[in-house]
Amino acid sequence: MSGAVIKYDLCMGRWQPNARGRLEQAALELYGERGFEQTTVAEIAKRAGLTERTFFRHFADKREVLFAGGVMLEDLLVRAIADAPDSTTPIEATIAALEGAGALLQERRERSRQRQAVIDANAELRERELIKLATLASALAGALRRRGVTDLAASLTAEAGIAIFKVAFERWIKETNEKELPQIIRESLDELKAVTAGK
Amino acid sequence: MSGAVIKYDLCMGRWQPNARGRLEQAALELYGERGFEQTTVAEIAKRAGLTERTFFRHFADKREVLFAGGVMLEDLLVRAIADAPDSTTPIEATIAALEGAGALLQERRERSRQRQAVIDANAELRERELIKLATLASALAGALRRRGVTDLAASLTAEAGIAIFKVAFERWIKETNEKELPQIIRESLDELKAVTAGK
DNA sequence: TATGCTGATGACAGCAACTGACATCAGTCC
DNA sequence: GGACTGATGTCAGTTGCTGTCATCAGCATA
Repeated sequence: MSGAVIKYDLCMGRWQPNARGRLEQAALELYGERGFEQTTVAEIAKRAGLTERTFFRHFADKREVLFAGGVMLEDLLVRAIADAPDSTTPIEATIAALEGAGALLQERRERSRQRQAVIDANAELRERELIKLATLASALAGALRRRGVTDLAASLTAEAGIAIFKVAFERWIKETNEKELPQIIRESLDELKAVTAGK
Repeated sequence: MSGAVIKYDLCMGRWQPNARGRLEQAALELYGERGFEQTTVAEIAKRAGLTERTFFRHFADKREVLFAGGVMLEDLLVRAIADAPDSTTPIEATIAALEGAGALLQERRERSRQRQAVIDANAELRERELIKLATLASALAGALRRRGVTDLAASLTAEAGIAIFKVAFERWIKETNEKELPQIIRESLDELKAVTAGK
């Protein structure tokens, strides 16, 4: 489990490659082993064979190391919405994009569980997760506006989409059966439709 | 305003009353004057005539001083949902509760604007605001479940309600005309209904 | 080959957020 | 009057985070 401190290897350049990835790995391990607050940045850096100062060159703060990967997801969603056929309704384009992202996550179910367990165990990490989701909602709304959707409708559709994703993701993580994330997302949309229709 | 440090007054007990309120006031002023990050806790405490250590006895961290009042709002909303007639649908009970809260905020429009300007100017404060809203959503979902609403429907209704509130509040803060918050909330619900219906 | 630039890292000092431990002392209860 | 309580002060310490300067492999270019 890579508790070992990595040292220079004279054969390959001045430094070990992928410093950023090593920091991410070390942080996820340590946060999982002893908790977020009980882990110091110095310890993460040491396990990655680097110094504390270098950690903060790669990540803005101690939390960000768990969320830096989210940029890819945002790109994916925005592109999916942009590429949807013109005839697609805003809510349908949004949900289709989320189903696509859900399919990706479906392939890394165990890692998602591990990461989410770390996040759920700490209030500061939950805060960071929420702002990432809010940023995502903003990006989705922007993508919708670029399709000609009005401001209000774009914001509400994006927020509703994120709400659906949150609820669906939580159920997916919690459930023991093997229902797949994209399917849960679709079911959640149907439920939201029923609920807003006044039921 | 009130840059003066408050001193003991031999006529009235050992300490000035309402230490907590003085800290809240001093913090809002300083955050507004020079920004959240540029304000130290020691400065807030000094303006309130107290010490840094005492600040942390009243508030868990430097941000919480802006959000401690939110507990009242949560109580109000939960009670409103609990007290709604049995025949009221979940979404209607939720929106009615939010309209009630909106009416309260309507009376302090300027203070709301001031507070929101401080929050919007800082990412850490936005994080804290989001987790407060998420907590509120949880509380709403709980209140709905106690009315016999199923888990999934309760979560989605609560999340949708909060999404509506976020969007409506933002428009209310931003707009120069005098449209009232409860009305904007109602309009936003109608828009969400249109959007989820597939439009 | 020499020279200089760049980019990732280390080393170190320092600030400010937050915590734990103990002291102080007005008011209150018995 | 003596014990107790509760809000506050004081002080030392940990840790997240930043600024600054030094180091040095690799690369380009003369």
